[in-house]
Amino acid sequence: MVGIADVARHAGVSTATVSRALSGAHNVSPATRLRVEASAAQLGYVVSSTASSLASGRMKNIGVVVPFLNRWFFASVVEGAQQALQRHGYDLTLYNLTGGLEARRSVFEHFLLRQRVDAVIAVSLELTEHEVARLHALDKPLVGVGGPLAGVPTLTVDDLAVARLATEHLIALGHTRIAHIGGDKAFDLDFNLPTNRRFGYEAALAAAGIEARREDYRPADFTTAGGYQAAKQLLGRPHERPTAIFAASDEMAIGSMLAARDLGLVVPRDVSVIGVDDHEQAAFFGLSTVAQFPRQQGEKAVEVLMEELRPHPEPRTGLNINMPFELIVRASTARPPE
Amino acid sequence: MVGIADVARHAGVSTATVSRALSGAHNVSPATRLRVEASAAQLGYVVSSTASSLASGRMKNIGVVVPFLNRWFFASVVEGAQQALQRHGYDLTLYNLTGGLEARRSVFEHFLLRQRVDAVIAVSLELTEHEVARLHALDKPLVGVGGPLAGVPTLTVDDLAVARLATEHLIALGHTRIAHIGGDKAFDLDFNLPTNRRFGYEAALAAAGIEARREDYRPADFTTAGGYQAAKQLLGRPHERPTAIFAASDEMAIGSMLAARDLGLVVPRDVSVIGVDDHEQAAFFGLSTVAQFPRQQGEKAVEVLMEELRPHPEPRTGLNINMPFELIVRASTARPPE
DNA sequence: CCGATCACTGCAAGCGTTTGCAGGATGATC
DNA sequence: GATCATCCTGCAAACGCTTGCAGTGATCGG
Repeated sequence: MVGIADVARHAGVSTATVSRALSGAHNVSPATRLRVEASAAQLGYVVSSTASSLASGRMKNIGVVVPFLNRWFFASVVEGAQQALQRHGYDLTLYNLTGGLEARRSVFEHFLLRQRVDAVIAVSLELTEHEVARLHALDKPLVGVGGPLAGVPTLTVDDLAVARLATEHLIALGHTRIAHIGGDKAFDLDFNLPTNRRFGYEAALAAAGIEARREDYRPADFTTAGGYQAAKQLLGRPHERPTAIFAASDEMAIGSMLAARDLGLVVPRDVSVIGVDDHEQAAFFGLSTVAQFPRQQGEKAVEVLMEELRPHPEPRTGLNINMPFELIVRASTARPPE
Repeated sequence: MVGIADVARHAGVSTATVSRALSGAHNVSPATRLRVEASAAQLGYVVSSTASSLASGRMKNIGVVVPFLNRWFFASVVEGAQQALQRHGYDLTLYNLTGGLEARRSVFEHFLLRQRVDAVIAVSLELTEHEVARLHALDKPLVGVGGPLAGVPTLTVDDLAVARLATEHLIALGHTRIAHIGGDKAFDLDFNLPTNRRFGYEAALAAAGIEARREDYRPADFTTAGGYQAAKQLLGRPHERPTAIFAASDEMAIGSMLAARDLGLVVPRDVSVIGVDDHEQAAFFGLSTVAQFPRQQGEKAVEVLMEELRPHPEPRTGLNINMPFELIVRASTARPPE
């Protein structure tokens, strides 16, 4: 192993100077810096992060906690965060809560506490007060993505507005009988997201003077299969059939389109469908949707964190940052049948 | 911060003993161990991983490198690995190569070298000799998932056999005109996987005395959309139409099913479709497929690594481990039309 | 021309564990 | 009862960096 001492010797300076030169401190003469950098490069020296961390207290490492990885949304957030971190020279260590309560406990009682991360990004996670406290105790910055977290800076899309936008799009097309496939109550990993989207949907209807019928709402589990089932039920009643469906996720929306087809209905002639996410398959299915941009959310979370990590000049700033979303109209929505 | 010294004082022993007791060394009396553990728990002590790493040279951390995260297969492998690692008390730090060559270089020339990981798992990555050498130089164990890697223990499914199995299934049903949607040549992130699957397909045909027609092969990009396009072409010729399609991935197979429908064909009456992966959507679409088990691959990779990490009694063992796969017959395959 | 200021650089004390070595008990052996 | 192995435990030296502090010339203002 080539250590800092080797570089120091090779460059004819002290290890202190090497350290400073390589970490970009300002109090090193340009000539020395150049010499040191050359030596380091020549010897293939890379600073030992453990030693550096121990001495400095900085880990150059961020913990990212996700409920699971296996879904497009989460994977995209993580991917975005990873790339942003890499640009900043940070590592990303991944904590996954798929393992159940046991795993969750061990993450919060153990893994996150062993001084390995400078900060934590929690994605779509409803943290308990105790968990937040645990992290605050270390005073490691914590930022959330997706859903307000008490006392924690968080990036969210305004789910209410998203749902309203989608619903208004259908209303503007002339639909008056609009069904909604929302989140299952049990599926509460994501905050009150399902609830918020439902509220947005109802708000839009109300604003247009349309009554929200109870039988036009179906909960599902955010999967294609779940959306399919729900849509089958919604569209199965020939006379009482809604002319449009707003699904709280693209996966469910795609399921709905397939259900419609299987019922002999043509989208969008007989029924319009709109989702949320702009899932990678949405374009393929010609699905209208309200896009959110998970990669960007990951990147933005990192930015916020980097700011938070900077030697605090002022106390921390705004606690809640709204992320953009955008209506994308494709082929799955149109005027209702006459 | 509560350090090891606090625990030592509280338990009335030396820090050395605390360290040994907590790390499960065998030379601590049961009574002492209990006392130490109690003190540690009471004080909420968690060992500082940096200090521990610096002193011991063990990081309790594994680097996992993936080409991208955004695909079901990779996300699943990572998820499996993550959970297995967590059980072993290891962290997982994630390196993503989506960022292009620049990112790739920085990962291999910098991130992996700074003594932060004990070992590396490379998923579906074709490493250059130089990259492998770089890692070997640190003599960090390295295991690959998916595709043989020169001189590196690797977990693979036998792609040739997988393809043969799928094709044989179609042949056994009576099909003689079987098309194949394979991997695009440009899409070479995954080893020669596309090529191997094609060979398996051709081998099965040959073994059954069926000639493989060039026009029955179409390359695509492993997406649903790509599969859709390819299938449209394959099925677009009324007379020359194949009665079955073997797609090299479930995404492409699903695209094929949708293409068939749009052409007015009924699956499996008019055309059978089979894929590879057992993607999470496969069951929903009733897609027959050859399953591989990415989560398990991730877990197994960790096991192999843990073995490799154990103080080498013997030189390393077998270099290539074959992972299981399995034919799953659903509704998308049947006898060909009369 | 002198003291003050400034820009660099080196010295050495940590950072919080782990672990080889040695010492003290205790028990086993003859 | 002496000898020796065995089992625990403590001492203190690493581990490889960072950084406060002090020291050295050089530069500058008066």
